[in-house]
Amino acid sequence: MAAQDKGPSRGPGRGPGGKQPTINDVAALAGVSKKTVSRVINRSEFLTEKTRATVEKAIEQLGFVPNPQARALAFRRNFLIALLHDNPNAQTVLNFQRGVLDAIKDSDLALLVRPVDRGSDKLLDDVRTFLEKQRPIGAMLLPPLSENDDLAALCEDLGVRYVRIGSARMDDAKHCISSNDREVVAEAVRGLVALGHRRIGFVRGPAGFRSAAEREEGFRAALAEAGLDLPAEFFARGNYRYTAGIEAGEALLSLSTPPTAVFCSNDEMAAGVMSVAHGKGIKVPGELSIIGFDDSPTATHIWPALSTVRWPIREMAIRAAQMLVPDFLDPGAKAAGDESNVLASTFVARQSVAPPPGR
Amino acid sequence: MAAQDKGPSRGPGRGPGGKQPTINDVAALAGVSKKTVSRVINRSEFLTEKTRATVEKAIEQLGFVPNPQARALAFRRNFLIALLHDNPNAQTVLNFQRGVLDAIKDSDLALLVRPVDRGSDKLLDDVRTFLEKQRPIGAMLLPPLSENDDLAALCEDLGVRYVRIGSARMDDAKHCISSNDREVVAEAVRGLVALGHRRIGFVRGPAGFRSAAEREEGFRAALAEAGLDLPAEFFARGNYRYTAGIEAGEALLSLSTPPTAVFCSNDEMAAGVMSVAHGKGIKVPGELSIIGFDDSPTATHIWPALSTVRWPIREMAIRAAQMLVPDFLDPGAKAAGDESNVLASTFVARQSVAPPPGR
DNA sequence: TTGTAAGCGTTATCAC
DNA sequence: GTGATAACGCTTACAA
Repeated sequence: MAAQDKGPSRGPGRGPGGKQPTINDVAALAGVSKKTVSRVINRSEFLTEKTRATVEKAIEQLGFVPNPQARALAFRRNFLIALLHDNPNAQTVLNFQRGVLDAIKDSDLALLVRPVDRGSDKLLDDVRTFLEKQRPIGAMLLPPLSENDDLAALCEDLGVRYVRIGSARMDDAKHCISSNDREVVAEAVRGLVALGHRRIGFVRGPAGFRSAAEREEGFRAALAEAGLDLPAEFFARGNYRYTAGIEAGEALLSLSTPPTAVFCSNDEMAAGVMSVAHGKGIKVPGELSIIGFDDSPTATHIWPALSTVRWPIREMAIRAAQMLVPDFLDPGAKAAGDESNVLASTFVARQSVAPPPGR
Repeated sequence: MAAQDKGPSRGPGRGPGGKQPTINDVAALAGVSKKTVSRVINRSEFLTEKTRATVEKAIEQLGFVPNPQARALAFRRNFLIALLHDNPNAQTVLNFQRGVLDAIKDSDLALLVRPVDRGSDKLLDDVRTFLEKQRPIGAMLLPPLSENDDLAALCEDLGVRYVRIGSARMDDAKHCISSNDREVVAEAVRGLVALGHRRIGFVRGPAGFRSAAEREEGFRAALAEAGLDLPAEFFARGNYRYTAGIEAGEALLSLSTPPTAVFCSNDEMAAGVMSVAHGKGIKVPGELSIIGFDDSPTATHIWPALSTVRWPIREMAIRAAQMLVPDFLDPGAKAAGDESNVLASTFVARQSVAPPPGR
């Protein structure tokens, strides 16, 4: 077996000595200068079809792949996309990663992940250092990190392109991908009203979160439409955690006239409310309807399966990549560039919603 | 000219012209050669305390940070750690990312994430291309990807250090971090037996997964210890998905004499079994005890909360980083280097386990 | 122990 | 259109 040699020496196109061929090898073989090869690599317009073809043939023949480290040094820019997040929800982050990877898989880009601590007072310094060191082509900001304007300004300042992902538009269109949380929540609540629910509880997200505000506004808008005026006790504050759902559920379901339905600002809290209902022997959905938001794995794993709202995460990730680095992606991908940057979330009906008792 | 600058021109230690200071600036200021500065950066042993101090002062004064791109080119190696995974479980992947980041946060390393498709026949080529291009310092392989010996061989071949994370040792100690799945499962089942359970069902993981095999062996070992001999119908095959749990639950709970407890090889399947129980009006844990594995978010979100097994993911991640790149981490971190590379999983008792009916 | 010269593999400048 | 030549910022020989 020829496999005796050490290191990567197989596969087509290793240059002499078992090393990767360099731009020099290509230039020599094609009988042109390295700059010309460079032009071919970088798709310069000023090239004869003939030379381009010659060079491309040599590249092909040698199996030449430009060295990203050298390019990074010369370009003063790394062929990376940075994903900055504050771990909002594991599934969301991972789905997003997948989407981005799908979008860039045929390019030379790679994905650099950076979890940060939103609360830290060194946040900006951390991110600055990170971006200055890694010099990515662009950065993606996931919610709720994306709501931080200073972070966006920092990217701008450092010359790093960026896209913010969120529940509503919060920047120039070219820097923002958002969903229509408000509208889809209103739609879900309208459904509840149509089923006959009149006493509907709401579990808010944490203060200061754009997503929380948007969802609440959607909820209130639907109530107003229906001419419903609910007591303040029907509005519970949460922090997107399961335990907050437990607390909210305890409060809501201990009321003398409890709600017949509860809209929760995310699935985790909805799971908490559902647990409380089970504990109290309240039938879901017969006696209590519950709706969540996120369509997390939890939504399908709990019983009964939770009706919820699905963010088009992967689509958002793909669009974000297209917006961020169109020139690095396939022409096909680029073509999608002029679509809207507001992507629609959808209501997912499952088993946790039914008409109120007595209807 | 200084006013004209675009981009980062503030902060301490920008060199002349608003640019980042380079090794040359440091050398000039310290009155030494760039090589000496380089030695300081790379912690060479052959240096006078005095020169080192001088250089370090200059570095400090200038706020000099070595350019990673240039280092990568010269070193022929990028200061990155690659995380290769096949999306086993979002929470697991993310927790692992966090652990790695924690371990490397004070170093110059960054984390490159690469989800791959385990089933693809281009897997090896994909990974090879990825590693050849990115040239990371090292790679981490998450299960079940870590079970692929070819992948490990590829890393070896490419001179990329690697660590495999898994349910049992599957390589040299220096390349492997594992948990003790078999033992902890046996322990959990012993607990069931101690409570009085005699008819215990088992939901397997998918064929070909090391984790699935380990867990099953632990289960069988505990049965043997207790002198229990269960019918074949008590063993259901699953694929780690919720729907497989549903199917297994349907099968197990429709038996003429159904089990009084079920051990599921992961939480998702346990959630499926639990849903079936709820649907059939079987009380959990009163009439049926259920145990899962993973301690995923689902385990706490379902009702009743699931007793399960917790992998020490973050610890594994940290250990993996320490094993992979000790020379890049703090001396403190290095010190931990000679500990065991088998980390203990723990059984987490929650509300889904109780004595069987009639005890 | 420290310095000099020659890369590492690419792109930018500016002639031709 | 194309090609010398000098960056890019750092490291590895090899001297001194």
